[in-house]
Amino acid sequence: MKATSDIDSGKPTHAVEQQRGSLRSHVENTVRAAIFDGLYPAGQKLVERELCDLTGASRSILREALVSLEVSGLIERESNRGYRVSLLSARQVYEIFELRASLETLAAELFAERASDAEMQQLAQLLEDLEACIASGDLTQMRLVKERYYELLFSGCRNREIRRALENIIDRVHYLRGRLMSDPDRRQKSLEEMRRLTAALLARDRLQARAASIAHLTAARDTVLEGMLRKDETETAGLMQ
Amino acid sequence: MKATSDIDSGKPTHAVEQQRGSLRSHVENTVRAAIFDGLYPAGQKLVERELCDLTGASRSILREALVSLEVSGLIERESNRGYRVSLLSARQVYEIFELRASLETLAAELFAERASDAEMQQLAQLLEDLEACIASGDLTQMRLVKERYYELLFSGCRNREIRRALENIIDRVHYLRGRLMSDPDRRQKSLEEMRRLTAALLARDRLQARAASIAHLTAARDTVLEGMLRKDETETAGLMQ
DNA sequence: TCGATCGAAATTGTATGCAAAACTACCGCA
DNA sequence: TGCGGTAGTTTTGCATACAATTTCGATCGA
Repeated sequence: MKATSDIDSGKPTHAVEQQRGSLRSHVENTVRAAIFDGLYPAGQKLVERELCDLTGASRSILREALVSLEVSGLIERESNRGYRVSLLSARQVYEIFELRASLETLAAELFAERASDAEMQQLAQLLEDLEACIASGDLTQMRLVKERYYELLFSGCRNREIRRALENIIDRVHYLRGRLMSDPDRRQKSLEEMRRLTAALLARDRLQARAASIAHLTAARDTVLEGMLRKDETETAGLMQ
Repeated sequence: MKATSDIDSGKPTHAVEQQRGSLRSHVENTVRAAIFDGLYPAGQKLVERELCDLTGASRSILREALVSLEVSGLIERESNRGYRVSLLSARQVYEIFELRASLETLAAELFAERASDAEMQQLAQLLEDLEACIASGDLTQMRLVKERYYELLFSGCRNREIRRALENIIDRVHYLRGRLMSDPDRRQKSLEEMRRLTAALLARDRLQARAASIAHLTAARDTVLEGMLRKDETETAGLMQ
């Protein structure tokens, strides 16, 4: 069941495991979680001392963690003015999805060619699990299964660099997903797309897998962008630039 | 001529500009340069105090810079044991090229569709410059022009995230290029491949551009891997794992 | 000679301190 | 009222100091 244990190259996906790189990764995860939970919305200034209180760490450690988050693009730094949560314009979201599509599609193509039969079987199982989650409406579980599905994809494609590269944008992807992907109607369509992707992967059909992956991410992108535009209209001013 | 000025999202490509993010990016660049220059070969332990002397910075700043280099994969950290320059196995190099091919090819495809006529013209000019460099044998200049060529590609594709993602592996790519791409015979072939790529881009032919980009990077990959194997044979032991 | 053990030196991990820059609020003045 | 300047506070940038861990070497015993 623990198919993900060997691809753990660095920071944990979310706030799993308090202690690993000991303090720094803990601090990093805490700050990341705070941003995801909406404690610090996009554009918000991040005061170091405040984050020290939040995480319990001293400023040296905190600042190292912030550097890491900065590289992944979740926060931005301005000279002598500290950090703030990155603002994501619709344009940037579009670009992120374009990149993500390229990387995930590559992973899918490679998975189709390189995954072991056991991994294929696991993939099929995870799709079943996903169907069950959506049928029962357990969103938390669904999210978890989905994450496992992608973990499997990234380990089965036999290229750790892809996952590493995605790691650097995955924060912002998750951020978006958490805030905007609550569309109920979207879930059914998404499931259908993942069925097609899975079928192509199981058949080891690289071209079909490519097509299915692109279709899936294009649809996801459009949903997110649509959500952003709706939100922009709703809100008084455009905090989003 | 300064086509790159607006895509500058973070650390400078190399050791350009001493002062920007003020100290940290300077320290980061100095350490990076030291690694590129072979002062710290692959696998070498990085002692913090030593790097402080090298860069003139204090440990706090240095450590922040190291975090940044760690995220980009150039160095690795082991708990309570500090940093060392990452070892690159042939397998990892293969994976890096696979990823790089995907990203650069995406950039090329998008460039073909989105670049302005002015950018097309600049691209043609840079190819000419490159031909001149190779004809005259000025390798330093050649490298610079090549970098400009890719900068243009990344800005013309209208997707900054691609460049950002590449930034995180580009260090290791440059590292490889510096150490192994000195094959004289390779330069001619490389030029020929870039001619084809440029022609496809100028024609705004996305499919051809894709094909040319993939061909270029596949050839580069094979050259590098070949070089690595030769080196492995030559050297007594395999420092490369 | 080899291995184990112990202790000092070196190195990393973490916390704190100081100086400079940026922000805030208040005041005087046109 | 509105504007500019200025003092004080906050916050960041950078450096140093202390604690914990690892590394290395010497000593001792089999």
